[in-house]
Formats: sequence, structure tokens, C-alpha cells
Amino acid sequence: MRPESSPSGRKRNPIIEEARRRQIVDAAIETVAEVGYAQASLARIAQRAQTSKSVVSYHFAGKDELLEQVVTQIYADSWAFIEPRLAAQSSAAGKLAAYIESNIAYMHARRAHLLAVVAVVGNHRSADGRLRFEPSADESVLTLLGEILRTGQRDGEFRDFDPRLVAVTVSQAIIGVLGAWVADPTVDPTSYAAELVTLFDRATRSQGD
Amino acid sequence: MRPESSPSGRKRNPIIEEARRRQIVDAAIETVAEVGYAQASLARIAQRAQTSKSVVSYHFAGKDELLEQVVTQIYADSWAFIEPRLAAQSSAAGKLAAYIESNIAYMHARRAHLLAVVAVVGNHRSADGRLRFEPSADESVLTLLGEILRTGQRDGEFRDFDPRLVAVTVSQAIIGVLGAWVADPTVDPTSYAAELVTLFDRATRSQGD
Amino acid sequence: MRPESSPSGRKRNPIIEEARRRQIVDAAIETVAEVGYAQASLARIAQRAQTSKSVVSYHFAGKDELLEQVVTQIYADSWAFIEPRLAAQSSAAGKLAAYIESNIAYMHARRAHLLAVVAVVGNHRSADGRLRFEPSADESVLTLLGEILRTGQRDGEFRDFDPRLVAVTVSQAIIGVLGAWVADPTVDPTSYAAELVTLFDRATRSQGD
Amino acid sequence: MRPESSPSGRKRNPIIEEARRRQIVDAAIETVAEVGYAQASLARIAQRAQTSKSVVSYHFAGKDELLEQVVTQIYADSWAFIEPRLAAQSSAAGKLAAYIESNIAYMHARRAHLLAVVAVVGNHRSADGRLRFEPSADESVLTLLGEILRTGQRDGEFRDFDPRLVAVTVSQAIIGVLGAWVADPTVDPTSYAAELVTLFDRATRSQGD
DNA sequence: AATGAATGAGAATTCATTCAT
DNA sequence: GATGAATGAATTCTCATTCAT
Repeated sequence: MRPESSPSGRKRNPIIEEARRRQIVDAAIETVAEVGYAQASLARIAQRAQTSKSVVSYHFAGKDELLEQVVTQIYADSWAFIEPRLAAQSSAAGKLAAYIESNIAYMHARRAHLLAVVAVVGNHRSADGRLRFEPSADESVLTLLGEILRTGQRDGEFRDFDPRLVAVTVSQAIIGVLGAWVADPTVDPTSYAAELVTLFDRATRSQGD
Repeated sequence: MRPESSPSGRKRNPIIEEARRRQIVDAAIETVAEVGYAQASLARIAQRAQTSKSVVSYHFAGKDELLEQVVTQIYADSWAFIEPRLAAQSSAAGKLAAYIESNIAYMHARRAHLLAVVAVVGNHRSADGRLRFEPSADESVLTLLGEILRTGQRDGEFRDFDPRLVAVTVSQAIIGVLGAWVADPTVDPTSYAAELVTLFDRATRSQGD
Repeated sequence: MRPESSPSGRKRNPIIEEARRRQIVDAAIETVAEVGYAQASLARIAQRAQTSKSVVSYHFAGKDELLEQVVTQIYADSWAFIEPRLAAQSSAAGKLAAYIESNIAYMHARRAHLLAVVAVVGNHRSADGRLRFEPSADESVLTLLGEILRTGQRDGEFRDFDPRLVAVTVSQAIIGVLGAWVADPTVDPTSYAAELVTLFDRATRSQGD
Repeated sequence: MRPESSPSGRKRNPIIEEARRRQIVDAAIETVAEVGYAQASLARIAQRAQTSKSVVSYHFAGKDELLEQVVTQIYADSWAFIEPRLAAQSSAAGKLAAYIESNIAYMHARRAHLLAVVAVVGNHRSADGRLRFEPSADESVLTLLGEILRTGQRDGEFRDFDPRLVAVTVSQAIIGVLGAWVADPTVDPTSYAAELVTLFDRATRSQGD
């Protein structure tokens, strides 16, 4: 439950404290990316962070909190990258394209982040045995995509389809492209992203366009 | 999801031996589906198979071989279901639709198989730390889809696109639909499958059609 | 949870199994007696039993079950010693004296048992933080003593007093004598037991006697 | 429960220093009372004292010194309560009754103190593994009781018995009454104390009385 | 063919203590 | 005088595997 239980507020020395936490979270990301979820022990994470298990335990309530931070941090980072690129587009089709391309671009530059989120989100469970995070694509992402798609339909940009299905499909397609690149580094995610944009453009735009 | 034969595995008393192995593999599938890859210990699997750990160890060289059998068996089963449905179609578009629909239909009827393959394929690693199976969509599936798509392009059914990208996207879309259903059982995979067929039809067919 | 989870009944090889469990319980008794409850780790117990921690974990579901066995076994052993001595007496006063003397005699011959029960009963707690056993003197003992005392009152052997208070006092007096002996080995529990019998005889017998 | 003065403990800034120490000792008492000796960690004690572990470590040489203070302080407090009540009695029988009643009255009003002393005295050990305090009833108490009893015997108030045995028995009886109350709060320690006085009166007074 | 017993490695976590500031 | 950060030892427990029978 966080270092000590100081009577007053939350953090005590935000400067050092937060730096250390970040360093450990980064080590956790790299470790999970490299050896996978099941093999990512606190010992290994600590080793990569160049500390001992107890330091990790000091800064995080437990493995659970650490792994949650991994996901939370990656979600926040990626959203900070994607959001302005979305905002720069006015049409629904433009936003959809920006979403696909910025997502792929972000992860293309951060291979470990990609592997870590996928691994943690797909495996991390609470004590009751249920997955702690939404499987594969998180709910808020689907909501966001759903809104873009629905807006496009209302404005006549897109044809009639089930927005949730297409949202799921877009999400998975992005992961697919990234997965193909991870499995075979000669794959170019950028050009695949462009192909994906074309593909979904055809799949979604209304007849007349 | 994978065209290949099931065999391998040296036998001792083919008759009883194989029954026992099957029973244990089934228990492994259910266990992984229920508690996830990381929590699926031999003890838990043995418990569900109503035996003891040593029996499991006796019939399989180790946990590795057992989990490989899990994937191998599910690939074989699903291929036995899908293959005839593919063969019944003559056009590339028909084959593509049959692929999508039969894949989803198979897993729709076998939730545990779906969860188990995804979990094992995404997590199981050899001693050197590399994934034992191709991540998310295995190579032979992509090869098969790729051939269908290329044939369709050659025959003018499909427009010009990167067959590998579309193969990856189709594969992932199927997983996406199934994932949506697992997360929310009110989702109807059959109608989603139909939507997916439409979506990819639009995305792939050549201009004039 | 016991070794494995064989499909059939409880124990598998009662002969070896039970011997090993007994050996470990004995080691636990000696360890707790020697180093106290808080310092009695599974490692230390295993060491004294000339095995490894994992053997202990194999035969007992956990430290909890082991320590419960410690208490259960000592209660059973001591009762087997005391019961016939109680039965040999017909009067309530005789039974009371026999109870005091046989209790002290039993523990006098088994110093480690005495120290272990006291330590475990006074310290062992369940996850919710409550003591697992009745504190200091267990309920069934008080019930038994209470019945003897009440019988004596009904038959006119004993004066009028609160049977529960006297039961508690007798119980504690026995522990006191044994504690005095443990702290100072020159104390003779046998003669103290005799003194105690006299003391409670005077304290309980009805006026006229 | 123990005639002795509280002092010791080197001071730095007597005024604030001593207040802080007292506060921490109180927190230790409550913690031990609530969770037991083995679970009373410095972290938990600090938490209840609304500070951090390092503050505790700063004010006390270590956990050992803190727990010793717990016992010392309770002994001093209880003696301050009991002593005047003893002094008010002139006869040995009166002093014995006053001892029993004031002891029970003190602890009746301070449940946490009772639980804490019993727990610490029965468990706390020095590095060599020996109990730091005399087990269950400490020596000075027995000496005091012994003197009362011997005086009573010399003056003809009490019959002939081993004063040490009776001292031990009285001590344990008091703990027994308090233990019964702790286990079952409906028990009334005051009336049990009165019963105890009667019981020991009968058990100790000389024949003719 | 089958299995109960054993085992050592490694898991997460808690602990009392120290130290630089 | 006070404390946040760090740390290494030790805790219980689970694991996959091996072996004698």
C-alpha cells in the first residue's frame, strides 16, 4: 500500500519517489516484453531495474499494483500520443484513419510497450480468477471508436453497419499488423497501416462516395 | 484454425493409452480456459482429470508436451470442421466467407477450446524464452488465407491489396468477434460473422462488382 | 488438501503416510517447545524432522494444519492418559483429585508437549485474527470439570460455588504448577499436585465434612 | 502486577521525548492486544501510533526495547493501582483478598493491558532463545504474595501449606478469571473475584476459624 | 502400467533495521 | 530531532519433476 503510511497526505518526496516508481515500471515493461507474463517474476523485474525485490515491494503494494501501473502507464502514454492526432481531423473517416495510423506508429516506436500490454491485459487476473482488464481491446477504446463510427454514419460518411463490430475489427486489425511486425521485423507497420486505412475506408464508406 | 494432422506421440498400449491422453488433454483445455495459462498447474489439471500429477507426468513427457498437445488437438479438430466447408465453395469470395463463418461457428460451440488456444499460443514458451507457437494467428492459417486471397485476385474477384495484410486482418477479426462474445455473452457470433463477411466483401472485391 | 487429490478416499498408504506425519508433528512439538511459537518456522521444524520444507508442505496443507495437528494430537494423547484414571474414581472429590494429579503427571513426563500446547493455543490465529483454539484452557476441559463439580454439589460432597469459576481455577492452577516446574526444575510437580488436591479439597468440600 | 518503579530509558528532550515514547508504547499495547504477539510488527504498531516505522526505531533501540517498555509500563501502572489497596489492609487475609480484587479490577478496566502483558511475557525472547520475562507470573509478584501468606501463617491466620504453591495458584486463578472474561464478555470479573476470595479463604484459613 | 512420496528451485511478501539527509 | 528510502534475510507456499515400488 505504498511506502509507509505517513499520517499526512499521499506521496512524501514526489521527486525521488516518482522517478523510482517509473524506473521500476519501465523495468517491468521490458521484463514482461522479453520473457512473457508467466515468467516475469518480481526477482527478474528487480534485477533489470538494478535493485532488489524488496525495493520493488517498498514502492508498490505488490505485483498486482505494479502490473496495473504497467497497463495504466502505457494506456496514458499512448493516449497522449494519439489524442492530438485524432483532434487534428474533422471528418469521421479522417479520425478513423488517424486512429489506425497513430496507434500503429506509437507501438512501432515502442515494441516493449506493445508486448507488455498485450501480455498483461491478456493474463493478469484478480484473486477471484477473473481478468483484471478488458480482454484484448479495452472498453474505452471501443467506446471511442464506436462514437467516431456512429458520427460518421449520422453524417452520411459511412454506410450502415454495426458500429461495435467494426470497432472490434479495427482494434484487432491494428493488433494484427503489430503482431505481424513483431513476428517478422521485415514487415513495415507504416505501409501496413496505410493499407489498413484503405481497407477500412472501402469497408465502411457509404455507397455513393 | 490450422490445417495439419494430429498424430505424433509414441504409444505403449494404443487402446487405453490414447483414451487416457485424450482425457488429460481435455482436462488441460478446460483448466487453461478457466484459470488462464499462468495458473494452470499440473496439479490443477490432474485434479480436473480426476487423477494425480504423477499420472499426467507418466503419460506426457512434461508440461510442455501436454500443452503442445492441447494446441495440436484443437488445431486438428477445428481443421476437420472447417475443411469440408471450405471445399464446398468454388469462388474465392465464397471460400473467404466460409472460412470466417466456419471458424466462428466452431469456436462458438467450443468456448473452452477458444480460450485455451489463445492462452497457450500467446504464452507458451520454450526454454530459450521464445514463443513455441506463432503468436495470435499461426503461419499455416495465413498461408491458406493468403492463397485464397491471391487466387481471388488472379481471377479478378478481388481488388489489388497485400494478401498477407488482409489475411492477418481477417484472422484477427475472427478472434475479435469471438473475444467480444466471450467478454459479453449476449453478443451473437453468428450475426457478427455475417457482418464480417459483408465487411470483408466490400473491403476486398474489385471495383466494378 | 492432503498429499495429492486421489480420486478415491482419504489416505493412500496409511502405514508410511501416518508415520511421516507423526514424525513431523513431533518435530513441530519439539521446535515450538524450544524456540517458541513466533520463531517456529517451517524451515526449523523441517530441519528438526531431518527433512526439507517441501516434505512438510507435502504432508500438511500448510502451517495451520500442522499446528492444529500439534494441539489435536496432544489433547488426544493426554486424554488417553487421563480418562482411565478419572474412570477409576467413583466420588466427585476422587475424580477431581485424579484430574489434577493425572494432568500434572502426564505433562511432567512430557515437558515439550506442555510448552507446545500452551504456546500454540495461546498464539495460533486464523486469517481473521481470532485465536483458533480456546484461550489457555479449552472448553471441553471446562465442561468436563464443570460436570464433576456439579455432580459433587448434587451429591452433597461439595459446597455451593460457581462451578465454572472453580473449573477455570483448577485448570489454571494445574498450569501454574507446571509453569513453576518449567521455570524452576527443582520444583517437584508431584508433591505440588498433592498440595493442590488438598487446597481444592478444602476450597470445595461442604461444611459438615 | 509487579512492584517496581518505571524509570530507566535515557532521555534527550525529556518533555516531548517522553510523550512520544508513551504514545508509541500505548500503540504497541493496543496492537499486541488486538493481533497477538507474533503479528505485532513495527509497521502495524507505527500505523496505529499514526507514525512511520523509522520514528519508532528512532525512539527505541529496537523492537526488543519497545516490548520491554510495554511490560515495564503495565507492571508499574498496575502496581500503582494495587499498592494503596494492599496497604489499606492490616490482616494477611485482608491483603490477600485486596490483592485478588484489585488485580482483577485493574485489568477489568484495561482489557488491552491484560492481553498485551500476557502475550509479551509469554512470548518475548532474547537472542539466545530464552524468555525475557518470567513465564506467566513474575517472580516479584510471587515474592510479594509469598510474604503475605507467610505472615498469615506466622500470625495463625492461615493453615500450614507451601506458600509458593499457593502464591502460584492465586496468581494463576486471577489470570483464569480474566481469561474467562476475555473469552466470554458476559462473565462478570467482579463477582468472580468475590468468589475467588471465598475460595482461597476456605483453602487457606486455619482449621478452627 | 501406474502412483505415492519426495524434493529442490523459485515464487511473493513481510520484516526489523540502517542510513543519508 | 525526525524520516523517507533502501535493504537483505527470512517467511510460507506452489511448482514440475523424479524415483522406488
